[in-house]
Amino acid sequence: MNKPFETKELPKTYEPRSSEDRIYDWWEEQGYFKPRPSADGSRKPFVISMPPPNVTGKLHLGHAITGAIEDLMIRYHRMLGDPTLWVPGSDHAGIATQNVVEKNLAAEGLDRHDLGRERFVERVWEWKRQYGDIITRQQRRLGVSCDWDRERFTLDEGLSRAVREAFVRLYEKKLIYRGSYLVNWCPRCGTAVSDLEVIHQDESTKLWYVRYPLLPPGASDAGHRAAWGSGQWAAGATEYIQVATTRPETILGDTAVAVNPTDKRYTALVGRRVLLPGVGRLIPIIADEAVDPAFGTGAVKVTPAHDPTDYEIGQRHGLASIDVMTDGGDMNAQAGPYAGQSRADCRRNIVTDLEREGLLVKIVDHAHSVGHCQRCDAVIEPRISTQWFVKIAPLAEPALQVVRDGRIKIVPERFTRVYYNWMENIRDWCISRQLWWGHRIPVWYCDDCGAELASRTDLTACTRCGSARIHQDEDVLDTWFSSGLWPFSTLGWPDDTEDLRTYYPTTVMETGYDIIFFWVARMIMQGLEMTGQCPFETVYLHGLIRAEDGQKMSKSLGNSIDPLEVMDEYGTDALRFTLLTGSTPGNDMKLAMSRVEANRNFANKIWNAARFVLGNLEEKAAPTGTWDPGALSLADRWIISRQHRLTQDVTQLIEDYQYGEAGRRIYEFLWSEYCDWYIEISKTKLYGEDPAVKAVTRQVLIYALERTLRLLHPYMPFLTEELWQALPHEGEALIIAPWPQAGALDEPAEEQMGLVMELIRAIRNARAEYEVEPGRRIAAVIAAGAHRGLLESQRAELVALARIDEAKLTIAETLAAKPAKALTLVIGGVEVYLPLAELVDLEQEVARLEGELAKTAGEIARVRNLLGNANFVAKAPAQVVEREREKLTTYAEQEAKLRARLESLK
RNA sequence: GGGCAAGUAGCUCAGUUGGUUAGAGUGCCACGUUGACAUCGUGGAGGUCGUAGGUUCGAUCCCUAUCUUGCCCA
Repeated sequence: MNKPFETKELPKTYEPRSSEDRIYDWWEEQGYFKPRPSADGSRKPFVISMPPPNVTGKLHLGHAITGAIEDLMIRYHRMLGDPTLWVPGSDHAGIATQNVVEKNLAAEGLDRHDLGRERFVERVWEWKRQYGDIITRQQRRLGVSCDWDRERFTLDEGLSRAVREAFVRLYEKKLIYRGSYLVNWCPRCGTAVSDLEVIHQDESTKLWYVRYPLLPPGASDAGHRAAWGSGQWAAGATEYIQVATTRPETILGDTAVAVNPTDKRYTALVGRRVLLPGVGRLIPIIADEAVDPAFGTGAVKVTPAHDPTDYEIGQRHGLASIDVMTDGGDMNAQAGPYAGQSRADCRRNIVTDLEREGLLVKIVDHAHSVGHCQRCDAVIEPRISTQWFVKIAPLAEPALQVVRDGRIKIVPERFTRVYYNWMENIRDWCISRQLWWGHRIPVWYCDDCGAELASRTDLTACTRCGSARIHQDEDVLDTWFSSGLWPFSTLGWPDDTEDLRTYYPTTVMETGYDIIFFWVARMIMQGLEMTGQCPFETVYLHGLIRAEDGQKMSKSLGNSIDPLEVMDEYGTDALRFTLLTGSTPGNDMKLAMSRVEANRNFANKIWNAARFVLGNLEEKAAPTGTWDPGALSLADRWIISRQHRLTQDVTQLIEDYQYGEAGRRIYEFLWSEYCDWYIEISKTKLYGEDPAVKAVTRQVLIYALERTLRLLHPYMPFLTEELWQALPHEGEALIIAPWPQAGALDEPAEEQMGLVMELIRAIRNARAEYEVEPGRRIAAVIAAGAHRGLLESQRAELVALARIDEAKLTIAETLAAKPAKALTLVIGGVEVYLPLAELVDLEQEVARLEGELAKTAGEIARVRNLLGNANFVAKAPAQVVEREREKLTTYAEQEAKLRARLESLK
């Protein structure tokens, strides 16, 4: 394929839409996204596994910032010459995807049970085939330079094999077990979820104070009682124990009342039995340290089947666990009179009945934390259930170790402690889900001998007794179980593939800090366990993008920004640059559209700078990038040195993960230094007559621009490639051009140019202040002192940029006679007189100069004070003291000149 | 209850070993069709760097306390 870059003149403004797709397709077809071995084979590969977006997904700003940062890293390393691999893919997202398809079914009046498991799963695959690549297509718009030929999906055959391998290995090491424990149950999704998938929200609810009748001492049973709800159920009771609860419906599952052993109020009651309202069960009063005497009445009901703390109390005291609910969150047969009611109805009804029976003491307002399902927001019910778990402690320990000893580095560093804190308090991981979409648990049960068999391959007969009457576990695995294998499963593990040998371990794991536990921690644990190696060297965590008002973006709030629309309006590069420069690592960012617009303007500015350069090139002679150093002007030397300094700084900043700061430096350089100063100065030469000067100016223009485009490429890949192709260049594509090496700095040139710029700014300022018509060329008389030679060499620049009348520009070392009716500017040791006779009001000028003098005197006082402080001189670094001394000299000189001028005017 | 982050110009944010007169974008004001760009140029106004202490020759930066906001964990 030929290069899709046309040689015709560039349009007046940058049009992202006409470049982006064309360039992206070309890059991809040329194979630039694939890893290239370094020339001498010595460079270590740079590898990133892209966080796989959900197949249900549409591109949002989270993907955009992920793509932008990772693409920056990848492009930078590609230009450094590292073999660079970025592996993309997507995630089957168990619950989320199943929910979407179920919703579709519901629209047809069906649920998944109507179809049956096989047909339902086929239906999800169908849906996946139809919509599953929307997001990866959208990701291309971002310009992500990943290797699409290595794209993976977590349910691919290979990755499914990886999941089975991982499961069976853990099972065989007894690190995966099945059992009946208290789990987080989502009644809406009909599945258990892990601790991480529960979102706790503080809610204001009620605290119900209820009294349970005590069985008289010595009584052996509850005796005959009136029906529950008759108002006579508690008749005859004389003693009670009062408890407080936030969930009255769980009373039905109580198997004890507990008090703190140190609580004197209840000491006498411990060991007695109470009659449980509603179901009439006799339950003991027990003492347990977990009870907070200060909460409620100091006595708590214990429901081991529906509360984590109660579960533990139950374990300690051998209490029964009575589950009173169904999978759908309704009350089951254990709930006695409330069987069949919903949780909410039951709560209402039991409260009414308690009141009727005289057992409801009071209701008070109460704020407490309620768990909600991450996926569907339903209230999570803690519930006893038989599930599969990963025994996590043996995996967490090595995962802590590799971060502690620096084998994995987390950026920004503060997240290291967050990681430790979580890992140190980690609990076993519930990995089974009562879903149909996902990796089915590779365990078979024999109906004859009762064997439980974990297997890498599908079983058709029991490996113990040979019976064909076996069935596979119905559940699927937590999606994050497969995501945890991502860095190596995508490279072919468990097979010993070429890719795995070459590109594993990967280099950087870049993702949002919100999934540090869900994903990053689990990749580290599983990576170490399965491969014996850290899956990556560095974890880089970026912040979350928020709406402009600081709120989380969400569809329901209607404040989400669609990155595709932003790219349509402002261009991909503008969005990327905004995301990359808008915040500091790990911090959240509010996306301000004004900044996207500003960066669109930046793109256009560069576009036009390049148009200027192109328009001034000779038709044939492509600049060689070399010149006779003696032929360089001050401005040439200055911009070259500034470019080299920029290269040095940007490279260092990128190495330090300071992408935002690096990007801002490039912005500053291009706009303020290259465009505002160097291009403007170059015009004085390009429009002149000296062919040698013109030639060298072109060389420098192109040199500085081309090298800076290379620095900018990881930030704004499309614009830079388009311009680079249009400019004279070596090589076939910017995307694979070498990263610039910083050349020599020229500090004298930077200092001298600094003075010239300061002079020009001062003159412009004076012109504006005195409302000199912008077009008018004015006279200037300069007493330059030691800088005479320098300023004499910069006549043309001064004339052009300060709009001075060349014929009326005098530059001398000292002036015998100073202009009378003139503005006086004193910049360090240089005096500038602007004889604007008709504009200068003597009194006003004296006042202005006195103001200047006062400012200067203030500075002098400050510096003198500083230098007069023996402590400062003794303790501050010599360089700092020296700088202050120089300042004093300059200010003193300035003060003297201002005084002299004032004297002469009075 | 424990922890983290943020609080800097009207707004959105930089400011990484403590050392120029604390910066940018945007918004605002004035002027401007100079042969790359009005998606532009020139100039300007605008901040006691949340508050109170402390360390230091010197603090936006380090320490302590405190207030406000957001987030994470329990």
